[in-house]
Amino acid sequence: MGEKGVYTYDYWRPAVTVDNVVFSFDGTHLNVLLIKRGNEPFKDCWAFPGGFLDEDETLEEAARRELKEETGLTTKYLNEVGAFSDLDRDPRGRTITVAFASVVQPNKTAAVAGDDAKDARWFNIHEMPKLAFDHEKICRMALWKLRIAFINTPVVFALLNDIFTLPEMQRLYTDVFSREFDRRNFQKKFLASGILTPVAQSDEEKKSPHSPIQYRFNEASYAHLREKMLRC
Amino acid sequence: MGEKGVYTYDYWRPAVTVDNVVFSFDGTHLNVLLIKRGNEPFKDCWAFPGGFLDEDETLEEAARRELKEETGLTTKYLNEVGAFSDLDRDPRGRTITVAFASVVQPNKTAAVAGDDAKDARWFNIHEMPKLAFDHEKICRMALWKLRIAFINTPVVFALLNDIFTLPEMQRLYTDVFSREFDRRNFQKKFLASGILTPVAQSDEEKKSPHSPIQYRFNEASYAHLREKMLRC
DNA sequence: TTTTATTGTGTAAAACTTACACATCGTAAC
DNA sequence: GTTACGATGTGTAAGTTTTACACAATAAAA
Repeated sequence: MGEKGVYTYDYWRPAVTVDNVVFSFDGTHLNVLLIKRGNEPFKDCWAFPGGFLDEDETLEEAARRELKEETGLTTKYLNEVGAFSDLDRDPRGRTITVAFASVVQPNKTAAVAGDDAKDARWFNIHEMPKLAFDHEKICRMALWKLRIAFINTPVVFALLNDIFTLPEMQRLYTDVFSREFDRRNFQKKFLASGILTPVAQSDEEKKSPHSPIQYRFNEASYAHLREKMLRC
Repeated sequence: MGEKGVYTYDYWRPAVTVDNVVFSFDGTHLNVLLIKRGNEPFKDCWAFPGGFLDEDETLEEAARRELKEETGLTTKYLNEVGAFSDLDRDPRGRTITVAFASVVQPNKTAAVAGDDAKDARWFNIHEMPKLAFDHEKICRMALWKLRIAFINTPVVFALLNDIFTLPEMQRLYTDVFSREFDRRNFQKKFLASGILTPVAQSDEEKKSPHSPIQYRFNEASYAHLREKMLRC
């Protein structure tokens, strides 16, 4: 594999790659993982981790493999963002890419740093450097789809730690939607939905009645709520 | 082009195709355009019109070209459904496809019949024959995305004629969402939104005060409404 | 010690959604 | 010709959801 001119076809074929837009939340801001490219084209530019599709894997499998190889991360949430095929998106030649968005929990983002020689960093979604290829276009689309997912799925809980507070959750929403939410209405809405279960805290843990209450995502309640929605 | 072994690459590449899921509305039901395949694999099976990506076009351009070539149709609405890459989806070898959904107005569906030798037919979305490749999977995803589009965009008016009645529109909604809507609430909702403009009808045209009123989509009002939504 | 920021909680109005009834007219059945 | 049915237009009341907004308690900062 990889020798010159091994693969011959009757008709033209594009090269096909996958790219990963990995989101995480540091307690304050929504971040995206970028790697500094070690090779041309766009050497030393920041880009999404990704690579070429192999013969024995689906696009989604390729995305997971590349993510693991380049960052050491695994994820439960992986969703297609779209296919990108502008003629000049890759100076090496005609390449189309299928982008995937994934999310990792805050306490699982550590692996990235100690991985390999490549420079990898988390960037605030609103303070991104210039990106390689058409990755800025991909980034916009990925954020757009993340918002849709926030509205229609419980993806928010895949971005939070298993145990979290409502103020944390609200900060995440604020960064994802780039707008403020009324704190009281935000809390009321989620508490009324019943999908949050308070975590029992010992008396020492709860320093005061006004320190944030810790919650856990109640999957069963969410499934129940979802059922009710579909029936209607 | 097309000679044996003309295209040689250092690395493996998949074949890349595009497929079109074309929706239209006949006044009663939501239909999808299928063509009967003339060649193997899946000879004589029904499938979505589509074909291979060419070197000088984006995926979207390829979708429009194939649609025109195979059915004579053009469309304003073309949206990506997704990329499909199961290993065994094409018995000829590894092929990935990017599916697009498009819609055409009722009075523009005639072109299909008189086009070329290939058999092409509109099928009710809920009475589809067995499809070639993984096109059933694509079909499900396309309908799902059409529903999302109905909720978030004015795509419904691209499926209706320029002039339409509310009962017509409601039948379309019923077929798209596979559920009944309360006629009174349905009408109230759209009339209150202000995006429908009644079409002036001469006295002869309006046979009675209880024949359906004809409307036209008010793009300006819709744009205005959309602005208001975004601001909030 | 005082100030500021953060958190928890509750209430009233507005907007939207849902459920439901009746009158008119054309068409088909009788 | 008459009657029954189905399709259309319109309106009202209840329920639900969303929005707007105020105050008390505590920890951290000044």
